[in-house]
Amino acid sequence: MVAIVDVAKMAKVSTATVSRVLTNNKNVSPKTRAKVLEAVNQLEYKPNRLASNLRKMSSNTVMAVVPDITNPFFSSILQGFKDVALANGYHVLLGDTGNSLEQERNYINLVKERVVDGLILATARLPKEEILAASQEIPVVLACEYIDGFDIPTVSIDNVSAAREAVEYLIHLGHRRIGLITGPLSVILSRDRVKGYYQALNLNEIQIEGVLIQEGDFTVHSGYETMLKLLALEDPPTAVFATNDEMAAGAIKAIKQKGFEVPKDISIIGFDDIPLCGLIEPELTTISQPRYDVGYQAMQMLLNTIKKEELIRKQIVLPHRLMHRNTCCKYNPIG
Amino acid sequence: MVAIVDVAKMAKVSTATVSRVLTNNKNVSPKTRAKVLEAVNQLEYKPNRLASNLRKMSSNTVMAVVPDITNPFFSSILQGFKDVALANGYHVLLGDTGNSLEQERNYINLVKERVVDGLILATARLPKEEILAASQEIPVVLACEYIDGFDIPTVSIDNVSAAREAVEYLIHLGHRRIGLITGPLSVILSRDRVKGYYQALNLNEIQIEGVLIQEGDFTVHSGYETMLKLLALEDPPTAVFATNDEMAAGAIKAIKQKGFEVPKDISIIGFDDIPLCGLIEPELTTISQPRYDVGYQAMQMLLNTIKKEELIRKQIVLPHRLMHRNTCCKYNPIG
DNA sequence: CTGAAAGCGCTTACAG
DNA sequence: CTGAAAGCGCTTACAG
Repeated sequence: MVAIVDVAKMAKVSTATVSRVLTNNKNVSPKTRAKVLEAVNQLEYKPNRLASNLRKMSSNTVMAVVPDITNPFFSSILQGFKDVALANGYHVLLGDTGNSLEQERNYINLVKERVVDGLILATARLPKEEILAASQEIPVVLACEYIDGFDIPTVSIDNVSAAREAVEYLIHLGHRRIGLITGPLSVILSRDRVKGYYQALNLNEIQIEGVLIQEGDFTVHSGYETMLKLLALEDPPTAVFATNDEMAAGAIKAIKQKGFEVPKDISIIGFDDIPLCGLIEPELTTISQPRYDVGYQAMQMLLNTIKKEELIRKQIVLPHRLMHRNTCCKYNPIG
Repeated sequence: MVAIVDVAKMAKVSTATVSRVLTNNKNVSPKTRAKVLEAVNQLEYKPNRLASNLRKMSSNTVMAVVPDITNPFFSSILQGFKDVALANGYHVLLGDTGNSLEQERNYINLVKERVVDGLILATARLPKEEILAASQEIPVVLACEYIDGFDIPTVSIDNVSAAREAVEYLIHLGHRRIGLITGPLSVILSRDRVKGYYQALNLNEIQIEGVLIQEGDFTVHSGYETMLKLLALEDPPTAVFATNDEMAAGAIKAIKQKGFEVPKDISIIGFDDIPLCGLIEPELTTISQPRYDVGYQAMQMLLNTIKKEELIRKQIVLPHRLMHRNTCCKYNPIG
């Protein structure tokens, strides 16, 4: 292994000077710089990051914690993370928690060992206190999630409004019995979407019925199962809002299997706008959320915080959009 | 920041002893160990990985290079990587190349800076020489891909046989005009699947027709576009083998849009068996490949190589399986 | 079983 | 603009 001393010797300068050239420190004469670069090329010298990391007390690495990278929603966010990190010379460690609290905790604890300079949480199910504690040790940014009452930088959409919009759309189509298939209520973003559902019904003076509200876990299968339950009701809903696209796809499967048609018999609206939406039949009407941008801006914020730059805004809310496709239609009382 | 010297002082031992306790070195008396552990707890000491990395000349990190994590096929492989790495105390750096050769090269060059201890390539489009060069500096394992004529450890399925099987299945259903929608021919695994297609036709004495072979790029859209081309032929195929599921989904979309039915008019078979297969209509018949296992075993191999353990087998071929669903049926000459 | 000491390969205040 | 020197916080041969 060729080290910085070898370069220094060959170029007949000190290691300090070699280091200055390589870190683009301005205080080097063009002549010396050329000599050093020549030696670097000759020896094919690559600085040892392990050493510079220790010296700078920084790993040049951030960790992205997601609940499941197999989920296209999160893999897009990750891509946003990655592009920004790469452009800034940072690496990203993959922190897939597999929806496990324990693993989430393990990842967060890495901050104490200095294996990462910062943390992006696209899942934050641990108690507030633990996350807050981490954020006091190193920069933390939340993506999609947020924590009530704390000042941790956050990038997300307005889940309450987005959900309300989805449900009001169904109401405007004439539906009054509207089912809700929600994600795990342990996740704040699920609770927000339920809130939006409540708001829409209240605004339109529709009675809220507990039996129309089913909790899934964001998987296709849970959408399928909960939809079967809704269909088994004496008076089933004529429209259903599923708080992510996978559950919506599962719901559609259940509806078809029971011999009903979407949207003729039951309208469905999803959430996220993953690529799947355009591939199932009928194509899924949904709320589109700027996944990649959420990741992109969250990483931007994190790197700014790491570089100790003042953040202009600590909370960023990105726009969502209703994507009209083919799973919603007017309520038809004849049915 | 509390460092190892603080612990040493409190426990009234040397830093060497503290280090021995924390690295589970056997040569410490139970009494000393207890004293040290007590101090560690008291001070909430966490070792600084940056320092131990430098000392051990190891980052405890491996890099996983994939062409696109947004692709469910690769995100599953990544999950296999991650589970094994985590279980062995390693971290995994995300290396998404976005299908770019340049980015692939950038990631591979990280080995020279010691930011990672090993490399798993789930995409290897660079010239053999560059990959071989990397593998001479640190452990490299190929997942899915392989490199002809070199002895780099590899985990994959037998793509030639799998493709041959897919096409022979269509032939046994009576099809003789069989289209092929292949992935980029710059990728060895695409070429292997084409080889399997050739073998199946040759074995059954069916003439190979260039016009039935279309090159896509593994995206839904390319499947859609190439299928339109096949449909525009004077004598279109009665069955099509798409070398991944996304392209198959795109092909089905094109077929339906042109007013034909799958499988009545045209049979389709895909490759990979991603979750999408069960969600489109009709459900996609495909070749299932053990994605997670490929990742799992590849990481196992990599870590063994890093630990300098002798590998029993350097090339692992995992089984594939034909998944019967609803997109293939008997050739119907009247149809 | 334990400690004193060297050293991993950088970077950065400090002095000139 | 450049160099000598210290030091980041560990781990590990070496000696006892």
